Amino acid sequence: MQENPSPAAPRRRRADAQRNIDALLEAAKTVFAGSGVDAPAKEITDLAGVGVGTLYRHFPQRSDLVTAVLRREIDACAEAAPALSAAHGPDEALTKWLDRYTEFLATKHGLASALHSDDPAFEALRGSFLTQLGPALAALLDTAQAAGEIRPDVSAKDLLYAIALLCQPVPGEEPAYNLRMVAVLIDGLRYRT
Amino acid sequence: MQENPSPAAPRRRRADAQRNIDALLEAAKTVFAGSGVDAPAKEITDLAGVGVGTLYRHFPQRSDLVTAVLRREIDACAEAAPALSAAHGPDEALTKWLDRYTEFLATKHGLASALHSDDPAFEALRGSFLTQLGPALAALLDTAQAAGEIRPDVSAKDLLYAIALLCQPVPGEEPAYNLRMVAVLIDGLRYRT
Amino acid sequence: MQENPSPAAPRRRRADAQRNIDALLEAAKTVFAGSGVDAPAKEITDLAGVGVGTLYRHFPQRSDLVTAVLRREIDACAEAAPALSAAHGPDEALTKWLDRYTEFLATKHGLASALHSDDPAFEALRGSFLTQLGPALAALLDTAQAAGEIRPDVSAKDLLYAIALLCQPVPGEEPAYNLRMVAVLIDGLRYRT
Amino acid sequence: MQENPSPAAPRRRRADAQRNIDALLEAAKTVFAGSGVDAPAKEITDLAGVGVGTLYRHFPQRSDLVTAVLRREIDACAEAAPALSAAHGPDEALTKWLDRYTEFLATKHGLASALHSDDPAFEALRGSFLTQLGPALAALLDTAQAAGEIRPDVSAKDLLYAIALLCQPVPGEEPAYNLRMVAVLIDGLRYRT
DNA sequence: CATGAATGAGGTTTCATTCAT
DNA sequence: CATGAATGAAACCTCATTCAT
Repeated sequence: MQENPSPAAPRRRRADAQRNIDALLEAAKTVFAGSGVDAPAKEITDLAGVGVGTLYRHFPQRSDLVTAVLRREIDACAEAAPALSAAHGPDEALTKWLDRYTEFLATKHGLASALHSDDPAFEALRGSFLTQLGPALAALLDTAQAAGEIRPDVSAKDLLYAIALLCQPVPGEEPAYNLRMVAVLIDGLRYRT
Repeated sequence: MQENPSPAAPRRRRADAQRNIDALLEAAKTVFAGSGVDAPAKEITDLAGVGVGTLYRHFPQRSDLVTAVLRREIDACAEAAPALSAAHGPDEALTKWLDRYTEFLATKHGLASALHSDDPAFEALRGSFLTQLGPALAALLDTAQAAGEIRPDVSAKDLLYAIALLCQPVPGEEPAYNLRMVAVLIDGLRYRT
Repeated sequence: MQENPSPAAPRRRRADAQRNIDALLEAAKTVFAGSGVDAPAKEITDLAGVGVGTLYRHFPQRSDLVTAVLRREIDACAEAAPALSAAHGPDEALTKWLDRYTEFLATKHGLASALHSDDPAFEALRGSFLTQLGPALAALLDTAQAAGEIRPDVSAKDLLYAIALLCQPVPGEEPAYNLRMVAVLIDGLRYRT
Repeated sequence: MQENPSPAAPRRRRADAQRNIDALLEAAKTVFAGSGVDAPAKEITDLAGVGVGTLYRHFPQRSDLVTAVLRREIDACAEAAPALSAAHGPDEALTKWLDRYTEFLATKHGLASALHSDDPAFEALRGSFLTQLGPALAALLDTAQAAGEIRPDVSAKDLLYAIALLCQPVPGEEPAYNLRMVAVLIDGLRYRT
């Protein structure tokens, strides 16, 4: 078991430093939701009650902070897959997990868009998505595809990105809109010519 | 069908002014594709070979420029609908038009995202989309829905936005990816439980 | 008798040109009163219904326009002096003329301040004041001073400037305030130790 | 009488920050005197030897800087009143204080004009004047008016503004000119019909 | 002569990032 | 380690003035 250099995964560290990190993560989550992932750093540090220097110490890149904010929720989402797979048939398990994933994204206004940023700093974030969620979804998808219920020409990565796109907020539309459109997309997986 | 006050649609105007407007539209199209709709104004004016003041004279709001860049293509897209409707059956006409719309968006990297900006200045752009493309799509959609080939609980507006979302570029993926995902969404329109 | 090159004093000139000049003077008077003498040129030309080039043709310097706007009123003010002198005693004639001058300034919000601009272009304006109004006031003042009713150590120029200062608008105060303060100043002219 | 949040009145603050604030105030005083209160921000920061950001950090509004530049001198002026009142008779105390106030304004070329700006940001500055200097002058004025030496229909506010107007620099005139005119105004306070 | 389009300097303001304290 | 002051590049937008039409 190595040490993990990520700020989000504590090693031995002074208690106050950890408190600051937690406060920053909490603040970033709030601010990202309200003002998007490009919100001014000061907005986050003010809410967290720390100086900007503290932010830069722990999260030198903006993407580090975004990734850290999401990691816990990404993990939770990935870990939900096995239970669903055990409790439901292939199609239903897949559907329920995609619903879970959709909800996660739909409540993270502004974060989903970070996924599509062309800033190379967010490459790590996309990597996290694929690394953590890819296998979880792939297992469900393979099973459903093997059962013949789902078209075989769509990959886990395809779906992860497509749903992320569909979950971006549309001004004038409620999140329910995004959920509906994702449902149509999922129905498209089942369609046969 | 007389005079159009939009800078994109010349009425009586000095020739050199019109040349500048055209140069700006051309430059904006290029820059938007490369750097997104929030690209610095100077980048556009330098490419167009004009001063910044000229940009602000003709397009006081950023959204004015974006709208102007798109308008011609939006119009062309909307006008394609009747011919398709006449030449094909309901489902095929709809599908072909959505393909047309998808291609239009897919080649406008960065412009599609303007649709989802929360900046109120882009409200007009969304309005253009709905005004121009909404009726075109609605006609096709109604026919297909009446023919029982398409689920009735999805509106033209729903589709316009959803496809716009799916057409946003994903780093590491080719435009073909977006086209594939749109196809899945369209298949979802045909799915029956 | 030479030709007068000033745009305000017509020589032989095309009728439409004169119309433009008149429109500009009228517009400038209005705009200066509302937005001060530093108002954007376009505000004036729009109100006058002419192009900016026309403004610059007739009034190359901003001060040329200001001066022209004032000249007619300055002249009228100066010409009021002899009548007052004939009709009233020294002190009363002086007082009445200063009242006249004060009213003129008080209704020209923003113009008075041009008098105190350090921009050398307004030197001509100050010159106009002294040339036109100086002798008018000097005559009244001399008489009153000779009659022993007014302190002798204040010159016409002193008074012209001081009253102009006191006539500048004070935010939150009505023009009546300025008139009251000028009255106090005038009383100071009569005071004896 | 504890802590003052104004940048001009240091509480606990880093020494270098305070040095910058002082440098800015000093520079602003100089630049305001030379170029007026509307001088470009860069002129001030260059003279102070700091970046523009530093100016905006400490003085987000232009009026904040103007107010800060004046506050110390305003305070000193206000505090001079009681001593004068104790040492002199009513009329003389008033006169001497007005001389003091006049000198203060006369040496602040360009600052006095800020008092008359219609920019709402300068409302605070006018407020400072009234809050700090109003009571000081009112006390002197009341006494002198009660003693029958001064006309009763002029308020402290009236005088503060009127003198500020008279202290604006007139191109081509020395500050002595302004002092002389103020003296005439003060004499006007004593005049009886 | 009149027009108004074009220019671009000039000002403001914001904010990511560094680094002295 | 934490702080937040300082920096200054970068972007915006305005408007006086020129000059092609």
